[in-house]
Amino acid sequence: MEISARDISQILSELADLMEIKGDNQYRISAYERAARSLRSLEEDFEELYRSDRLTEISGVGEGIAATIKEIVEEGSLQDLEELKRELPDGIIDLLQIPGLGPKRAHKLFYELQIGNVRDLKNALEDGAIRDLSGFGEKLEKKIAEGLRRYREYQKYISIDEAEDFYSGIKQFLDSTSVEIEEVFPAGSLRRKKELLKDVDMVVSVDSADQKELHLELETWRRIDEVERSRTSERFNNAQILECRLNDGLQLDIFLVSPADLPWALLMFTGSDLHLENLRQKAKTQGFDSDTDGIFCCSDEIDIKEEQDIYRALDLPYIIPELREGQGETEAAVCGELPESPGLKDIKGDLHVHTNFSDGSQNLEEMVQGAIARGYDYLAITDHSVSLRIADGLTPEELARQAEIIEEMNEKYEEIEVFKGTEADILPSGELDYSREVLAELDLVIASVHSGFNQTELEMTERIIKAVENPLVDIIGHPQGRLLKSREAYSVDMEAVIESAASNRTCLEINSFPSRLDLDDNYARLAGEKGVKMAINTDAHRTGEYENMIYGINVGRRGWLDKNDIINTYSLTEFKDFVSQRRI
DNA sequence: GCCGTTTTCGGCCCGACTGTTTTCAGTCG
Repeated sequence: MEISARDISQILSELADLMEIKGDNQYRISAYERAARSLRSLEEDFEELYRSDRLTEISGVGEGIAATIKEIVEEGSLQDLEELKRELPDGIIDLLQIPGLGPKRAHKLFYELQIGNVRDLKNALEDGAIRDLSGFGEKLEKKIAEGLRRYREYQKYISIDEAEDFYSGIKQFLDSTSVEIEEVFPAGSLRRKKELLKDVDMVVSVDSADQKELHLELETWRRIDEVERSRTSERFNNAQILECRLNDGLQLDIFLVSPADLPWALLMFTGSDLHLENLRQKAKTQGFDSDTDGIFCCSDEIDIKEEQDIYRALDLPYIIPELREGQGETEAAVCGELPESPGLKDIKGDLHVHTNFSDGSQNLEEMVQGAIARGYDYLAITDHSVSLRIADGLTPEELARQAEIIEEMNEKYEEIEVFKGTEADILPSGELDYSREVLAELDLVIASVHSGFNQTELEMTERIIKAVENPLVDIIGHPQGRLLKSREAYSVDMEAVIESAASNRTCLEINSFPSRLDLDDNYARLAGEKGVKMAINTDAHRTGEYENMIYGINVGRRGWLDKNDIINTYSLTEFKDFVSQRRI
């Protein structure tokens, strides 16, 4: 089947958004949104459900939406959506991305001021047209202007997960061409695993005789708008660098290099500039001739077959791409003080997981089975707490009922230990929303901020530190509270929080959700230096999201963390010892 | 439009916050 559950989910979301702006029935709209959410997080095989005519088994999908889905699959389009698109301008959905603007205000902006996209909005703001609209005022105008500014800034970047999806797509395309390609590698900030990227770089090792053909093939790929520029690199025997613009505006640079030049090209194209400069300096002190384009001129006596050999020639241990930011890694390598960076295989359990007791989409047993399938030795079930109504947070009674099921799981599955936990809300006062008695029954307590984001820095810092100091709190969840490309971190003095976490032996989370990555790499590094222990968790709401663990690992690696800084690399016994000791 | 009935209608995640109002609509999480 050409179309996936995800594609259909996107179409339904778009339909719902346009219906909202148009001003359709609110409940009809939420029905489409609900169905879109279900499809996005579908764990069953969509094609199988479709073929066996069991679409209505998907939660939120009734006869009506099942017919809608069939229309999308069979016709490749949707009549209702096409009609809305004729009526409303292309860019209007983008307005909903701007903080302060929802469907009602977008409706008003369009029908009263003919604002149909972000550019129109910018002009209207400059003309001062918005403040005069009924229901709008000066403060709102200011808020929208600020939201617009941030929106435009966010648009310049793509997130690491989007970049990796894109990369695997183009890799698949390259494999499908008739050109004989030796190897394909990510490069640049994608290889260094930065959380946000301005462009995607890659290195393709291909015989120089085939480079022209590959260039032509690439121009046929559906996602490439055009190959804007092609230049050659003298340093690499006239290898080609293709600068492409994609149809969604993303910039893609592809370095076509002959197999013999691969190690050098990979090093150079991975960067960062600062790291390469440090390597150049190091080469100089060893008496190598410097090379304006490369790192140094290597004599023929040194046999360079892979990237590692280059570092060896410089008398350095291999430096992983995640550390190549020119932040002291070369000096640390010289002294043998590089961290023992964690890898996916070091993770022994996930300590932040939701189930359908709160806002997860799978039941507790399915989440346990998913963790077993990943080979984990332990898992903490940490659903939302009572005050988070929107996520259906658990009452103490529900928490007790969940504890019984967890005990059943521990009886049933001997390959894993399941911990009773919670992700409790840190209320604006710094108190948690469960009593001490309730919390004391649990094996693991995560405390997170989910409301009252607008406190001052001082208030927010005191609030979080109060939770850090609470002896029943083991981990502070997503401590900075940012959502990449959509919400800034709340204003909080993270250095003070880290200091407090160190002295109270409270752990901080590295939340692996690609839109969070919170702590970020810089604060993770600081926390590590201060002796704070961290947990790399997925915050999974379904088993598929266990896969996100790698994004948190990336943060840990970029943050110079050592395996031992991360508590969920511990064995089951070590982990249990750690938790019981820190609570003393 | 979905869903679960007190089963073919009536409610739908729900409360806080903000700004524009002058009593509440809209947004957000």
